[in-house]
Amino acid sequence: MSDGTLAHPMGRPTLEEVARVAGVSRATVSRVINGSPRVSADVLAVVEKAIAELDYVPNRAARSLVARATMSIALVVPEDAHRFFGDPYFADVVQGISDRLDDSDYVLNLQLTHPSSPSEKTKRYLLGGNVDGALVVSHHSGDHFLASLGRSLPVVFGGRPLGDVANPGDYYIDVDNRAGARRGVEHLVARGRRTIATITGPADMPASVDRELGWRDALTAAGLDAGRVARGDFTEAGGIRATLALVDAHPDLDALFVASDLMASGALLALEERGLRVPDDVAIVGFDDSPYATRGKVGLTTIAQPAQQMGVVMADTLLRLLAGENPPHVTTLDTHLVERDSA
Amino acid sequence: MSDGTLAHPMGRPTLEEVARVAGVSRATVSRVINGSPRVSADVLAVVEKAIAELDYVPNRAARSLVARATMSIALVVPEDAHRFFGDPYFADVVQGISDRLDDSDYVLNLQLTHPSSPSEKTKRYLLGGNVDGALVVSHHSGDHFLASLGRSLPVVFGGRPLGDVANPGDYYIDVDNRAGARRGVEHLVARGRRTIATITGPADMPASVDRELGWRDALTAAGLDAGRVARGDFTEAGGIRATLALVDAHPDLDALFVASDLMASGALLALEERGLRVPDDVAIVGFDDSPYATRGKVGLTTIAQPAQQMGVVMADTLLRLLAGENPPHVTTLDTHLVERDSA
DNA sequence: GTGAAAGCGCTAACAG
DNA sequence: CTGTTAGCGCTTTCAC
Repeated sequence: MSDGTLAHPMGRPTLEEVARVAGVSRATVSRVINGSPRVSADVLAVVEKAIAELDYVPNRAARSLVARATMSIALVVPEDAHRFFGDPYFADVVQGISDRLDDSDYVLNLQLTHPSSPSEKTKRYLLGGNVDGALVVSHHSGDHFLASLGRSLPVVFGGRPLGDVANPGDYYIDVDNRAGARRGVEHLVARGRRTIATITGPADMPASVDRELGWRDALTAAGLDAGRVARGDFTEAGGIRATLALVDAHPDLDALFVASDLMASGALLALEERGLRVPDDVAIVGFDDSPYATRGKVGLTTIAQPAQQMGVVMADTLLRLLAGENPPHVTTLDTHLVERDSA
Repeated sequence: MSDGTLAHPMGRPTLEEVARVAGVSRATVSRVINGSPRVSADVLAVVEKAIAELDYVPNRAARSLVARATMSIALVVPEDAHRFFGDPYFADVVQGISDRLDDSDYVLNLQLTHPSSPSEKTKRYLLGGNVDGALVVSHHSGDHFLASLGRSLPVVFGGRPLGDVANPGDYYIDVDNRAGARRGVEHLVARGRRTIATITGPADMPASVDRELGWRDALTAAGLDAGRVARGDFTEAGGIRATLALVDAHPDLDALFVASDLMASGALLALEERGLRVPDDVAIVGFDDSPYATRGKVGLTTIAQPAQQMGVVMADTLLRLLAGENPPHVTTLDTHLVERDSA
């Protein structure tokens, strides 16, 4: 045995030892552990004392075996690690998930997988009864395996799946992107802006589509032209490119609704490059209320989405599912406007 | 039963069923699963066929119970989620860990904990025999619980613990920050720079200390003055502040060695603010080779650290520890210079 | 080479 | 209220 091995000198105490020390049967100890009401006050005290003395912790494996539940849930991230971890939005979502799970007996298994198709190992893991449920967080939604995962396992998705891969029985938590976008554009309109363009995200992401729709809603309602659109890719560089294209094609532009703060941050750079002042010449409203919103010289007015709450609700929904309850299939979270300098 | 419950129609096949289908005993099936050589070729074939037919996957809990191993390891992140996930460096480390673990039978349990002191739940979890080992990734290192965790559980740290909390028996993987910093400054010297200041990270992080030391090494070796130091905090805003202070106090400055790309990115902004050109007036070398290095208008010359490899080696070291081997207590990874425009 | 039997630590009827 | 009795699904001596 190597010196690196750090085995517990006498092994971990078992329920049986607790029972012996407390002078009761194992069943009684089990009842105490599981908070059964069928235990007399004095016996309860004795058992709890024994548990504390021995520093007893129930063995998860043994428990799982008999309970036929693994007490663990998978956090599936079908996304490039850089892309995922680099996004403050996801950071909050994960934090929310973790927070909610902290109040439960479940643990989180991190499954980083390739966006287009999870590895065989991950598939077997997910389908092989190694987790009781799964949480899928990603902007993507084209994957077949994951899309149909909900048929074999309780799954909650973060963000609405795209129309063609969504299954009727799916559970997902979404942000009201359309209403949020609309709210942002309404703010621009209220500020007196009349020539409002938008920079969208990729066309294959529901969030992009919905935000563009919201932009259009507000413009139509205000009787304004909704013809100025540039497609971005949710990156800063993309925001720069799109903004340049937009201002060059439409010199009369007086406002920009940008589908993400990161892209908006690029827009700020591009506008400066062209010598346009924000918000004087061009007002900007972003989306996310990410750290990027306050990173530049001019604070970004933006639509905040409750990323952490998204995580909490995702976890909560899955937990309810696992508890045999009937949570809503779709939960839509509200956004709100955060006013800063850019609009 | 709610409609949300997605139980497998007939339950998951057990080893016993495989045995029945294959017409052998459970012991034999077990041997096949575990790759025992004491199985005849024909029996092996029959059993494998049965396994494939039934799509059998061994039950982890049952296995863990008898093996007295959980086959799972904790990824402890004693860091604010934003701070952690927002750092591309960590993203790579996690990717590396995940990659390495994909080739093993272990799964990763994500444990997000408060930087200063893990929750009771996390402590119990870690100490309660729920994982076979732990990987601790963080810039911080002042926590007592984590620092001593290695005494109760096989643990591998990412980054050298600070002197006063490091235990002799600890295992950790580190980057040769000092040599890397020195290399960066040498590059500046070779480029003809003579008045080279540095922006450091927080004084309580080993990486900061080492990088400052490396900066000093190079300057001393070149016979240059190592008196211009500004303390940063590894944030962009901190980089801006430090740079402003530096250029105002030392107008003769012709180069900056900045302890992180994020801070260097702030330096770029600050220099522009002061009307100083990069690299003409002031050359800059950063550290990390993170996405920030290529985000701005001028590409950042920087010291690349092998973040992903760090993760791989961390996982690998822990795996070896768990296998009863004797991996090195300290592994130091090399850095290399990446030349771009800033120096 | 293969099977029979025992048991890992825990929970869940079933009695009392 | 509490103890007794069976296993959960798997690995592992120990015989054959």
